[in-house]
Amino acid sequence: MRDTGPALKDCKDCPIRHRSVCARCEPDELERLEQVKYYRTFEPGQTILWSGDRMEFVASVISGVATLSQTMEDGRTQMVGLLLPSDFIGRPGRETAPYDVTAVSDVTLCCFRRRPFEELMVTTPHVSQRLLEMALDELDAAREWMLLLGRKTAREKIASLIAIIARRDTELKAALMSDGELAVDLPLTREAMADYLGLTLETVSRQISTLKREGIISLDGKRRVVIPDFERLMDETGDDSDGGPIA
Amino acid sequence: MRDTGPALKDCKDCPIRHRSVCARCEPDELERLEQVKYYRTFEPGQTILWSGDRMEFVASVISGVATLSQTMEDGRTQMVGLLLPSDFIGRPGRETAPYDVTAVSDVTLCCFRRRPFEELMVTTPHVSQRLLEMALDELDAAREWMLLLGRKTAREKIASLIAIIARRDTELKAALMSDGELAVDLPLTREAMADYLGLTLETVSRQISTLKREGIISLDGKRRVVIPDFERLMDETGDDSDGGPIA
DNA sequence: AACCCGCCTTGATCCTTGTCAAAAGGAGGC
DNA sequence: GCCTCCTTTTGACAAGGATCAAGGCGGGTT
Repeated sequence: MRDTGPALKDCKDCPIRHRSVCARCEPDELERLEQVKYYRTFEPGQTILWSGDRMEFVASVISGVATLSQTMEDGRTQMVGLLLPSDFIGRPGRETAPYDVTAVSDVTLCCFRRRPFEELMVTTPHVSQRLLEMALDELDAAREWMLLLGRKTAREKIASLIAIIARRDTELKAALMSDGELAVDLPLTREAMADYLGLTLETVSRQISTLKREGIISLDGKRRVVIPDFERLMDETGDDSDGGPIA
Repeated sequence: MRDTGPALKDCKDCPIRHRSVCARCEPDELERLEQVKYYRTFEPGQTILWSGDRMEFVASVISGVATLSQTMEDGRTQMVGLLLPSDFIGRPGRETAPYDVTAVSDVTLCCFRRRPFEELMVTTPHVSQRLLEMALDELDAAREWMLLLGRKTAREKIASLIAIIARRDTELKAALMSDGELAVDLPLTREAMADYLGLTLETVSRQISTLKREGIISLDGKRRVVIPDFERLMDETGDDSDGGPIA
């Protein structure tokens, strides 16, 4: 077990306080949550939950990136969720995990023991309200993802993934570089990207190379992508041009 | 406008009373809902909502089948939701529809004017509780669907679709025929199946023909599928064998 | 520095599925 | 009954992505 890093005891100082399940909580509700919470950390590659495991807790991602994925008997795997800070893990009322949850980077979770959390939900309407919002947002994201998986070309898939991460990134920290250039860290390996996109890792690699060759992106190391012209990248995603600005 | 069919005025007689958003409602909550509800019917092929439309109502599907779908600029379309009786349309707090909603068969909706429904949600916890459950169920379904879209072969996709519909069908009415044979009505055209599965309609047709040729299914007309051995169909879906029984 | 291991890139080839085209089956209207 | 329109089936061919197979790069260790 690692150090949990900077002291994270107090919900008031929590970096995801205003975006997580507890975002709508009143001070007294927060206090009750605080009594059943504890922190856990995971290293890159470590499995947080195996599909079928009994779930002892639900949790919020505080920092790092984790994935939700499904694996078929013959080993084909599909990522079905990408968990970033403030995202929620687990479903109240569910005994066993339906998917594998894996840490991609160093991950810190704010865990709540499941039983107390469930009981608490009945009396703290602001938690279930926020959970409903988050579930509906995730459902929208899942439906976008379905369009990507079912109908987009490999090239469009890659462009979409980079755009999605760029957008999620800029929502928090401004990742803007000088003169409107945008730099994004891909938190995923080529293989994880392939699992996200329903492709093979070779195809991912080839498409990234092609986009690079055409000057739509450039690479700074293997994982850092520089986007000179975001509009131009968007043109390659297959999405409507009015798909919302980056900032 | 058509006749709404048999009198559906009273929530107590509603065929989806125990599965829809209002499933958990107490008599007094039901009464308040009843005051803002009205019925609407749609014919096969008719559009219930266009993506981008202002949404005046949210609704429960009472009877019939509708689809949620997304279309790209060049016409590629992906179905992202299949709405059966008791399913909910709309999202509280959302102004405009994010997807096209289309009636596949004759559809009857129980609509609630959006504003009153939203206000009502604050005071009727059993509605938002149920909505959360339903959203989380849909999210699970969406994630299964993502595995299908991203990783399954055309053959597995077809077998999965038939299995899904068979399972959903048998949940309500027993569609069992003599000696354990199972007969299912596919409520979708080949094109709609293709949009569901991320395939072309030609591939759908070919795979159905192949499954028929191999005796895994047989057709009774174009739309009715007879499944002599459900286990054998399941073997073709690529899912774990312990994926739950049909009944 | 040399080595190793994991991750990534690139090439050659194959195969599944998409595309284009034509014709067959079915339902409804005249 | 026959015609028309729509859905479905089937065929021939093309192409996008998968598969199989080498190598290359980079970071960490000894």
